[in-house]
Amino acid sequence: MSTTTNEEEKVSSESVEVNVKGKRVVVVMDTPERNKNQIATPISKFEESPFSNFLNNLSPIKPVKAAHFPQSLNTLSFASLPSVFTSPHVSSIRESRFLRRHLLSDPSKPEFASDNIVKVDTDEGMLDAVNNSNEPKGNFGSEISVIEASHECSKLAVELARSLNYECSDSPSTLRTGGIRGKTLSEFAGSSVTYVPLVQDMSGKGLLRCEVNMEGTTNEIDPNKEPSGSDWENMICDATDLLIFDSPGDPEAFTKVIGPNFRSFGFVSNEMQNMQDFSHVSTSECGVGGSETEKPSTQPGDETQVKEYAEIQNMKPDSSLTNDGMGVGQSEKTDNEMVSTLYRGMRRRCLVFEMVGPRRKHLDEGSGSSAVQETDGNLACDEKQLVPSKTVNESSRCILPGIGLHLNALAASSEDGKVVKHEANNASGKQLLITSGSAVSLHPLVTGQESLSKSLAETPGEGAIVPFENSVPLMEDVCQAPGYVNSEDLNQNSPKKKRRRLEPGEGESCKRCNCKKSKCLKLYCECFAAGVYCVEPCACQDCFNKPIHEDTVLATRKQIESRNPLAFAPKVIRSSDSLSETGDDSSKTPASARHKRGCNCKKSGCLKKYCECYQGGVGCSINCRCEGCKNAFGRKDGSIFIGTDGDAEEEETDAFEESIADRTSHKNLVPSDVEQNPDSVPPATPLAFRRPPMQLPFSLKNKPPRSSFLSIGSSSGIFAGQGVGRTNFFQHQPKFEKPFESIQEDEMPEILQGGTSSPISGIKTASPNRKRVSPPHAHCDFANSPSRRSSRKLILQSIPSFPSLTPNP
DNA sequence: GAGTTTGAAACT
DNA sequence: CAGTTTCAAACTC
Repeated sequence: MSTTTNEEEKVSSESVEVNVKGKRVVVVMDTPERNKNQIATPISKFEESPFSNFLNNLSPIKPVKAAHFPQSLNTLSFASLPSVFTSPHVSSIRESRFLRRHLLSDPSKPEFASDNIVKVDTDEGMLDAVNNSNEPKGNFGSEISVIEASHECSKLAVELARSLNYECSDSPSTLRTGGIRGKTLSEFAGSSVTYVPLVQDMSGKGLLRCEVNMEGTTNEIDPNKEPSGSDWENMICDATDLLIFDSPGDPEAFTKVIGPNFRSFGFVSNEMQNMQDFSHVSTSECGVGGSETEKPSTQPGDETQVKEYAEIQNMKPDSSLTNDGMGVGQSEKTDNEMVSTLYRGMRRRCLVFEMVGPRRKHLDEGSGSSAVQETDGNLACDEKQLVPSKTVNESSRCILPGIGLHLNALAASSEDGKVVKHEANNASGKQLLITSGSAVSLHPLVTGQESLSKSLAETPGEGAIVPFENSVPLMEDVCQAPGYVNSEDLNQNSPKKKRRRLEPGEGESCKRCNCKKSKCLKLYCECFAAGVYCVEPCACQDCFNKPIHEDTVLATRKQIESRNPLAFAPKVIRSSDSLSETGDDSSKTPASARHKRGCNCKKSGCLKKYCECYQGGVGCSINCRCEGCKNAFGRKDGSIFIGTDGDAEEEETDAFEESIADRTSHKNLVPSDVEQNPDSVPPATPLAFRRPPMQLPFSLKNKPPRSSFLSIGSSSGIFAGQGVGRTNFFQHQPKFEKPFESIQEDEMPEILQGGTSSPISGIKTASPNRKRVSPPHAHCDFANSPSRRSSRKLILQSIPSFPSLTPNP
């Protein structure tokens, strides 16, 4: 508690008084001390800025609103700040953006004030797109989808706002916040809260960040009011899916709470998870009652968290950066009280989340039982899924903010245009989780969700794929899903040990390393290689692979990437495309999965995990230099061992392969099938890409024949289809993990390949999977082979994002 | 849990 | 690019 008081004080110190229309408005800065400095500048600017003048001049604006305005701006700035801070790269940019935004917003304010309750901006570009319905300016790299996404986002935002309003009014969280913050709170009340829902563009084009700013009057929200836990929770559950909070006021707290999650999430997906987590948290807190304590906790030093948060934002979409600016403008726009109310409600949630978040961690770590309770509360929400917050958190932790995604996860699932990038950790579920988390994506996001759902589906099966709604469920699923993120959590909970990366059934959500000399900054480190931060379960020594050393990690990564652009790419590449989509079963199945570089086994006969191919659940390929290859998933020579069901298929495949000349296909047939399945799933839903791996085990079981894949079409379908199919195959496989990883990796690789354009990817794929990967021109391929390529294309697009993600100049 | 084996990653 | 060393996972006892 003492901590809380401290925060308040700090905050108060930061508050700025602004005269608006003769009314004095106090802007409180919740940002942590760290942020203060940075923030200070912007604020002062605001005061002096034309914007403030504008506000003063605005006749139409109600006093309350006006007051809010400033705050909203500030808050916005704050919200963004963290991100800015965190990622040095972006930070500078962001500030400018904010400034821009403000400026821009000013003129537009009137509009905002007018009717639009909620505006959603993915980016500035997005805004333009929305307003003008023109092409987005955004850098996303996403193309068309951006606009759509924006629309969707807006819709979602609206819906959320509605729902939120409904609940928010009642939500106690608001009150609490106020109570907690004291001065700040009161101010807060007046201030508008900005929600920034992050949305991934499922299309894979890019991640869109939608910010919804709602100015709410403090009045509307009664701090004292306590929402019924159930309602609020529900709200959260629903809303959370869509929205991410940036608590302008409490960036820190937010970051703290979210921070961990974000980290893990890395990108959009992360958001998804966060959302879930939040929901859980919020609910729990609601039940608990006081989130306040948490805030304080956040104060102290969450620098790392803040950083992470910032990174995350940055990472998300590079676009996100741009978005930040957007956010500000948006805040200006919205006036609805309703919205504001909702918004506030959101905020509270955040706070709550924050509280929860930390707790959770602690809990996870073993701290309190209370944590458990909280989680329970979350469950209560039920909504769905709220996946066990715990899992999420942990998973999140594991994941590196940005990096992880890159490397491993990227997998983009594209399907439809909805592409979702996943990070796929190579192996670990952590990344996967992240991706899943992205699910949040509101609509379009769905794709991501779908993918998640797919992956998750394994577990639940689910229809999860369902777009929106699913998203939530998906999230849950994900959490639950052993393989995925959850796995991490699970792992954490049940200490999986480092070695266990992925246990067959488990899905190693989290990797745990045992590095002693590498400082976890080399590819020797599974965590590092997977793009995730080391977590407690790790037994590493002198570990630098932690958020605290983010800079170091990033720098190291860069170095490694400079040497080998694909170093962090999934080692196993699947031709997810093929799988996914369409139908080319042949293509899918066969070659889909292979190890990029191939193995070099000499003694293990490619029958042990020493063999990366085997470990990845894929057959050896031409690329392999192994001796005495006996890889059960597929021999170098092309012969395949299918353990179980697939024998016939295998033979066929072999023949097929031979006939084709593509060895890759051979292998694919066997093990690949398993993997492919996952892919196949994805095809239907973007998730498939990501999840596939996770699902693989499951999928493996099902292992639909190639043709089946085609038929499967939708992710959901996949599962269903898979279920029947050949499950055995997987069983044979020693470890599911492999398959998962492989799958994920595959995805990543694709992305990398395409995106990075790295020759390597092309090469790798090409060699093993020549067919699939056509060379250098992924795009061309698309054109050529429509169905498959389409998916790829998306992936490729996504790829570019990677670079952006990393902080490189 | 300690020690050995193995092969990737890193280094030269 | 090849050879060697380092490293940590996988494996064995």
